[in-house]
Amino acid sequence: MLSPGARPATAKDVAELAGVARPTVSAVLNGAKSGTMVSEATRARILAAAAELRYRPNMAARTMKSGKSRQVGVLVRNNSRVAIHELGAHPLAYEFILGISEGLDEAGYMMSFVRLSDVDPDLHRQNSAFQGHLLDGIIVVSDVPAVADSRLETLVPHCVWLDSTVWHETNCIRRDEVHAGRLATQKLIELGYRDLVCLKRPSTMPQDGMHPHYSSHLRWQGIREAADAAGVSVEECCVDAKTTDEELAPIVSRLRPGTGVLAQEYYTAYRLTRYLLQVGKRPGLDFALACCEGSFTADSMQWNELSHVTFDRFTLGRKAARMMLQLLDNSTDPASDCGESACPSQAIKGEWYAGRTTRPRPPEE
Amino acid sequence: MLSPGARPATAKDVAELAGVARPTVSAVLNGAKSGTMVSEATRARILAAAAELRYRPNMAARTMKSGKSRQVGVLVRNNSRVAIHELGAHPLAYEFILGISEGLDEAGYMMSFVRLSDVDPDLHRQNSAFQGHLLDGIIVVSDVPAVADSRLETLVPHCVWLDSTVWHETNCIRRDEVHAGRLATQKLIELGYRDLVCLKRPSTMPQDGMHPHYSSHLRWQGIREAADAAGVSVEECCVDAKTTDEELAPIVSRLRPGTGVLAQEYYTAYRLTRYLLQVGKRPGLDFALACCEGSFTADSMQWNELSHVTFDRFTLGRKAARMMLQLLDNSTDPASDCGESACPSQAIKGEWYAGRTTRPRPPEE
DNA sequence: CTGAAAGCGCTTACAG
DNA sequence: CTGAAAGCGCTTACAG
Repeated sequence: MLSPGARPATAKDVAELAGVARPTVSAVLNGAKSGTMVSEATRARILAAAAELRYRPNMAARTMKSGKSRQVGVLVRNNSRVAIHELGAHPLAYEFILGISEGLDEAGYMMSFVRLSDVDPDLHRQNSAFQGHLLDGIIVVSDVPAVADSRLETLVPHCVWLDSTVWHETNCIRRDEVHAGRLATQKLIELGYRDLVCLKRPSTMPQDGMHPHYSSHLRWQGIREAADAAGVSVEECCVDAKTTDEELAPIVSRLRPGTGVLAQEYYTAYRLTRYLLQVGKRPGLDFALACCEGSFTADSMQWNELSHVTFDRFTLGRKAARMMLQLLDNSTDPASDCGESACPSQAIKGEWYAGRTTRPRPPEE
Repeated sequence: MLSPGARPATAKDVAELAGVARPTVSAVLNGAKSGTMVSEATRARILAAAAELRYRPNMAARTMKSGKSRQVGVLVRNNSRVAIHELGAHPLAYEFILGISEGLDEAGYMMSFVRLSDVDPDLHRQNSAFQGHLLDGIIVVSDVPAVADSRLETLVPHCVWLDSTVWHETNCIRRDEVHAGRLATQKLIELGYRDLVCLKRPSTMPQDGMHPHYSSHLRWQGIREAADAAGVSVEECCVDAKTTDEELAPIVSRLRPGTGVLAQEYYTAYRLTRYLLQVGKRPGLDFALACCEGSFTADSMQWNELSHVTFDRFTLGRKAARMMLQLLDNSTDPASDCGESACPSQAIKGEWYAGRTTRPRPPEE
């Protein structure tokens, strides 16, 4: 609670205490270069008054005047809890969000969290964020229902897509998934593995009006490219979160010390490992295991033994924030004001993290 | 981009199109009960005009008028990446946040994300959210540097603490950690385990001006209570994320089928399990393993075999949101307006999730 | 039932 | 160098 009866101080209060007019306060507090227009003495008096009254300018008023809220939204799928689990979009999104937050923070922007319901993707009705002209821009994280994409641009001045199936020439940032698949495969091959097994999700079918997720397809493409280039074939197995122990048994029993397993998704590697715990088979010793993805959370906290291609989602989030900031700058710039602001899209390459699940292939016995 | 040259429609535009005065538009659009004051015909004309112009009221103006932004902040520690890993506060916070978001959404509130730097916990300077009088309230998630606690209440009208070391009579929500420790221990004892090992963090020391985390202490208290009540002793072992395989080896080799292991923290159980993978020892078969915590993310996505006490952070987040909404309602209510609004604090009990790592104790051989 | 007026706090020209 | 005025878009009394 604020101290009783304490109405927050306004610019008017500051002006009166300092014995000047309101606009002078504005001039001083809004970074007018010192030395111009306002005398040093007045300047000092105003600063002192503002400090004494703990003056904080009212953002709402400022927003109304300028038409800019200095607030950017982050749009994530409405995490009805079922969807979270099934799509695995969950803790990973947070990595992006933290990066975005940091990027925006540095420029003095606030970040609002906007959820989009799968059930009723009517942005207009659903969310006060869109109703209020309150967002200078929005960053779409991962996938939202396809319906939303088209509408978004009519509701908010600027959009950036991060890690989304939406892929335009401009304003998009995503991981380079083909490269990820290729990289993981090359590493296994370099280590001497020529018996490759790829664990992929069962063919992704569009759900709930979502685009099918692109990553699986692209990773597989990269895997194929690398394998073909080395003249190695890859066996495909379907594994996802719902795969039962019984279904895993034949796959696991087929693994030998010369086998290199490529898990396309992180949770696939997890699913496999949980089963390994039951049967006492050791990744890295009894076979090699490489994964095409992995967030830094998982790396450090949970499973830093797993060899994988790592994408720094935090950094990706920061890049998205910087892209948004640039769009906002451009549109302020009177030169290019005619709604034409855009940044070229970026595909970010992952890096190889050599854990303990990929040792050089042991010699044949 | 909005359609070229399209300035968003204002209430004035709507009034002109409908042929009425501005205030009439306000009256109709702000839920004045139909039938009163404004004729049905006028009413219909205004609604039609608003729809045609895609009118969305300007939140900034509304905020300025009312002094209420209908925006609530969520304060999380500034996740400098090192801190994330070490404290493990990371993906779990997101669960809370999602719950908070849902709770606020239902009442038409927006949620802003506010990060607090460990390095410079000067809320005032640091964050535009605090500068702008833009937040009707703030929900502090988990722990923030102690310095911040005291200042917070001078910067924002209402605070709620969620899962924090801050614990007042009012406006706090946290897990009942004593109960969690007791519950996990009771379950192991019920299953016949009387050789108990507790894996706890090395004695928590305050870092970076943080309060020492309360959960470890309280869980241990609950464990002791349950063990004492059953006349069983508990051996303590220190394990955290940094514990090496060499340090784990003696602990693990001591485990027998009659041993019940209590992991106080989730990542402790993980750390242990990663080592088990290397040596082929199976939790649930070669010994019993129970954990005092576990979020639903982890449960469903990653390791649903682990027996543990589960706290639904999503629901806790919703409760925090509801508490905040109630504070806001109270302070609108003219009757109790004098800054006195408060809700009684709540300690939420977790539930037992019986996974596959706690089977009935096998008979002695 | 409807309209003219004042004001929320700020900033941006424009006069002195 | 400083002050009086107008206006951002909305709402809330208060007259008609």
